[in-house]
Amino acid sequence: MNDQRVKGTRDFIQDALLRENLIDKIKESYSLFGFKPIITPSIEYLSLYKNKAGEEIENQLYSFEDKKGEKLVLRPEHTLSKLRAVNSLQLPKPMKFYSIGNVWRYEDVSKGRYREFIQADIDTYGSEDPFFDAEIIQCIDFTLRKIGINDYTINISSRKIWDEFLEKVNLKDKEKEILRLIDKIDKVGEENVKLELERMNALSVLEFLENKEISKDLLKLFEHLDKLKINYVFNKKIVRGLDYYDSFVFEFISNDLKMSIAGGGRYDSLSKKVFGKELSATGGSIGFERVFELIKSKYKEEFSDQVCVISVGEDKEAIEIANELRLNSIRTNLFLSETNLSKAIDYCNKNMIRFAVIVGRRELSEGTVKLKDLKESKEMNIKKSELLNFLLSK
RNA sequence: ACCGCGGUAGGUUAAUGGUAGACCACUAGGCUGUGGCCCUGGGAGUGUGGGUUCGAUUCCCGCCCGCGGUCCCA
Repeated sequence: MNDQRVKGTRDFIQDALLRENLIDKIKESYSLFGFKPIITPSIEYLSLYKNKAGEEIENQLYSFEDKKGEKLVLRPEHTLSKLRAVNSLQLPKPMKFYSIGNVWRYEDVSKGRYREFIQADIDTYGSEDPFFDAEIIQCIDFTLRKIGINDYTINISSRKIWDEFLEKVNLKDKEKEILRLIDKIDKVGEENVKLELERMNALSVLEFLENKEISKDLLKLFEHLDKLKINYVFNKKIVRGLDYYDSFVFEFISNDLKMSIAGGGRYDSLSKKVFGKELSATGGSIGFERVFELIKSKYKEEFSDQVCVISVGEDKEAIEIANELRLNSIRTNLFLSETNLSKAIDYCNKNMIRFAVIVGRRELSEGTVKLKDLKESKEMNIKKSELLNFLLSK
């Protein structure tokens, strides 16, 4: 009864190492582009999000009152926390930060959608130069390739195109609704969307979709992407659900999942709207959970480089050897003589530990220990003094 | 949020309105000299609360969790 997990949360045991490795790789890759870590609180005032998105937003947040009666939320994203933190900084522009951590949303749960999940963002603040927009895309492209994902299409569009168009045809007041429909075209089919648009008296939207003319803000971005040798497609149907984007937007769509695995865009007016201070910003994030699922299906457990020292009646010596290995950063397990040898070796097998070092009288009398390589199914006697260097070289 | 389906040890599953059983895994010993073994034991389960019943894991209802779909998705 008390052993049930909260809806939409998960325990990671078998997958924990793989997740940690993935996070490390993403951080490393973001760092290679000059992004620095920023860590912001997991809890924020509810009003922060209400200012940004209105009263209804509370339904989608994990909100609660603290003991003082203060209305708080578990952060549903990193964007606003980062923006607040960065707003007051006096650092050389542009300021480039990454953040990887848990976020929470009180939403319906289904396959691939959880209430607690990881978001991995990069953002560049304080510059309107489209080069930095291109850099965001380049960095995400680089990172995905680095973690072994390369079967996707980069789709790019701009909210400005739609703003200008809808202004021109007097549909600005229905912008939210229209963009939502555009976003759904590939999912529900053009016919269904057409019916809806007809009802709204907005059929001109479909004609506009056909028109491939590129706006000025995108032209500059595309030039940079070409220089960086990034492949992309211009796709007006990409609008992103978020209303805070106000310029270019992008999505990386996985070719086999047919789903978005990364996305982002420019949001120059958000800071002014929420904090009353001008700060241009552009950013993107990798959908960690989807990427994780993609990686996981390819992943096979292999022998780790761990070592297991097994004593056969020579505990004192075995302890010394194990400690020496640990001091040299070799990950080492230790079994003393109470565990019989075949069980200790079985343990190594089941835990994919590659090397077993058997410390017994026979070997010690010759100044050696026995080294078993469980992966290669080989064993050899090796001088105690050479053991460390041998293992370090593996 | 709504509709549909489901839930038996850690995992896979069997059975029944009347004693919940198996395999894998775990654990102890056999076992102080060698591999995904072997032998003998052991712990551990009907998601949860209520109802019907002499008796419910089985039938009924609420809730929880999961899966699929619709809505939504910063």
